Amino acid sequence: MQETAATRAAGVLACRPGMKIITWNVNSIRQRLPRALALLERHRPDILCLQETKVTDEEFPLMELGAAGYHAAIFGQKSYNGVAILAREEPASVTRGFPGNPVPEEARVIAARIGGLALVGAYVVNGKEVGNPAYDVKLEWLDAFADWLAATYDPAEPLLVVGDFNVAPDDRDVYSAEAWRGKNLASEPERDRIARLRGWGLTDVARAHHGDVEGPFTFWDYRMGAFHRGWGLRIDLVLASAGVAARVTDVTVDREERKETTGEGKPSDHAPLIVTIEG
DNA sequence: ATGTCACTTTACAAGTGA
Repeated sequence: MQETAATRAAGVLACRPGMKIITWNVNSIRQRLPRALALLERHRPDILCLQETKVTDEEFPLMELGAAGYHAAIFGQKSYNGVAILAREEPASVTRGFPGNPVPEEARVIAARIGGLALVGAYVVNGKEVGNPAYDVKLEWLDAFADWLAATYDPAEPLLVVGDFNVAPDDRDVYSAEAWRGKNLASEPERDRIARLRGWGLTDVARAHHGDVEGPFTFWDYRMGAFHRGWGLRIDLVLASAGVAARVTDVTVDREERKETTGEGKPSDHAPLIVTIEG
């Protein structure tokens, strides 16, 4: 098919048929490498975006992931944060970080172009709790991130912004609206920042695909048996421009990955979010 | 709300971040 302004705007050339994209907060790629390799084998995604890799670029397991058939664009730091894009096709035009970031020393954003798609992988500042200085940094970070997206991308083109947003967009995205009302991860100022991204032209594809239901959750705290008790949150998101969102055929959470019994070693506290897009 | 996990360090326990 010949690419034209019209087809590009419609997102028609966003990706190949059956393109599968996964976003997953791994909580240490060193601890999670066997599970990450098994995940790639299980789903054979075209793209896997990782957050909280927690390693410097020198320590990132490029060899093992390369042997599994994946190119990697990485942006890491010692001990904390760290993001990566793994892809069967080599990522192009890779950028790391973004201008205006109030905490530029923290490795939280990596972007690339893959298969006609603009892809941004993000690990949003956690914020600790409302009233903590870290919470104000979180809001500043989300504002700067949205400013950068608007200055860099056009929601009329095929665009995916994915990752751990550390925000549950509305009350359906927490296991208890009452318990979470006004709390960090669910407070209105954070939700307003996510709403701004939607207003700019991005669709929250898990919400769009699942409709007016609770979840699907992607995170369960390690403590208090939260997973077993169903105490989950939906804080990992895939946000897509309209042309891409219209071609989403499937959105699932790999809850098996959150179980102790799945695969080798311990689970991350996040489960992978899997989005399939038709060509 | 905090019963865990992963990180670090003049390490073998305790603080930090989530």
